[in-house]
Amino acid sequence: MFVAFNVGYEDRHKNLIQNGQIQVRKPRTSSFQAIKTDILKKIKEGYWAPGDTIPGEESIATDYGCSRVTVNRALRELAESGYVERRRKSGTRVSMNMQRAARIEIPLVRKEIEAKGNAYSYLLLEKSEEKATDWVQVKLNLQKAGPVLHVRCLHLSDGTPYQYEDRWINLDRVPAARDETFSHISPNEWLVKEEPFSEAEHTFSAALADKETASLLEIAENDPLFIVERRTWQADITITAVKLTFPGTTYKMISRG
Amino acid sequence: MFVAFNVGYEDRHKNLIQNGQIQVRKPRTSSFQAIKTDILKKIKEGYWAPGDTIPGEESIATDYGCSRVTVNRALRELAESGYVERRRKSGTRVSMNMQRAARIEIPLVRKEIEAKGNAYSYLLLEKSEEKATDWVQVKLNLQKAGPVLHVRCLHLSDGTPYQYEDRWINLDRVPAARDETFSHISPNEWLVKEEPFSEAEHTFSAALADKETASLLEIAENDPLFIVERRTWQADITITAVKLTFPGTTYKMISRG
DNA sequence: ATTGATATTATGTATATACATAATAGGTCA
DNA sequence: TGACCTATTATGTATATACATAATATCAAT
Repeated sequence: MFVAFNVGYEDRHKNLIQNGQIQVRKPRTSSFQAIKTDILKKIKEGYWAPGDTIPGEESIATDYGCSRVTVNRALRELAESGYVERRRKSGTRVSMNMQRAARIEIPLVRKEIEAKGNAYSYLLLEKSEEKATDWVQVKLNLQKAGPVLHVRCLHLSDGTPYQYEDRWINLDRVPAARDETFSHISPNEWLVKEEPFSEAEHTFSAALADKETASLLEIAENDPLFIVERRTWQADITITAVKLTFPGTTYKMISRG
Repeated sequence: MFVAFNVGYEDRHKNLIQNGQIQVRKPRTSSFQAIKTDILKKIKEGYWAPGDTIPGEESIATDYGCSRVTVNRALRELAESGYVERRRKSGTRVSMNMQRAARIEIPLVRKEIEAKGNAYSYLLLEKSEEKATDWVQVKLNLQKAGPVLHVRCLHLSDGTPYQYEDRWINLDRVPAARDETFSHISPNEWLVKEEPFSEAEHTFSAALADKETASLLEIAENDPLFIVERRTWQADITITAVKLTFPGTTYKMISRG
């Protein structure tokens, strides 16, 4: 059997023949990646300082012996990550204000507890349909006082209270919630299945436990609480608003990068 | 003067002649964007449910009358945002676990306060060079007990304590910190200028104010506190570790999206 | 000098083409 | 049956080319 091949002109993407053997090129990290990390390294080492304009795409392309499109992708992705800012005609410059940003993953409580190897259990405290009060109406950003579902429940880790969930659901938007008992699935988990691709706004804060919350979480009155509030909507219509309360000395949210 | 133009063959990117007038094509949202939003819409509306495999690039390209490369970019970006997962040979499928993720921007305290229209002021409480104790050594992830700088200071908004900053700096890594008095610039701000492109890990938690912290922040003992801890490094060498303490009833971190 | 038209420039996007690579499917042989 | 090889396939990347667009620079007319 014969093998067809090309020799005699430079092509970085073709196999090479050396000493009569076919030498397959090692899989390189693709050039746009290489360029990206090179440039990022130069920025991090201070070779280009914040505010500096870095060379144009054409010029970098010549340096690396690649096409402008490849450099474009490298720089575009660096811009998306916030390291550089790009403007037509003026060029690419290193960001002045590298904003500190933390990406926090907020898992399902159940998974969070199970990930620690603990047993998850769930307790429904209240489920009642109400007409939205002014306060709830504002919370849910409703135009008029429509029907809402108020659900309160407790998530336990190895039998110890871990999170108290206090939620309002917009029944005009999610009428199916009426028929769900929430006795075996938490409203959080149910809604994640029902409306998987909604937008959300999170607020993090600290507070003191009042008498009721303290007894629910089995902590002392005035113990610290870590609170996450979330409003969830889709296509500008609010679906649900929830307040997740953790015993503060226990709970920590960690983000890396 | 004459105008040269091409007519008679289809080219979406060229101007068209109609009724003797030159009709300039409206600037369209570029196709990869259009495709991206179209697909995202279908996902959000549930046309494709989580777990579903969506059509291949080739097929979508045919539908839109564009090239596969364009579709590739649209899908690649959707994958980066976490909406879909892609695997060679098997194709592209809608994500099963749309993880809730919050991106929190952590501004400089000064800018945060000034953004509210309040007056920012700064008070240095302590600056001392120490040999790292075991505890600090662990905090800073140091191999051996090198020299560290301990800086404590207070950030005020309109004269009211807003944030208490308690920081250790690795002097082996940032020796210049020795010569900075930190009497007019906070260590936070100074380090942002010195080491703009470092990596960081954040921890958020709640706690109760002890006597000392309470008096510094001018709140009552056992009032709630919101605490952000940050470790910062570059090229695997820790630069600094800091604990930022806010009066908990006041401070909220909001993230949207 | 100010205004307005025009040229220039760097980035932004689209496409055809070619090759690379990971994962699967199918087939052969022991 | 299982180990191994090969073909197939969908995505991944690189390039030359062409056109689009935003922002700046330049220059002429008033």
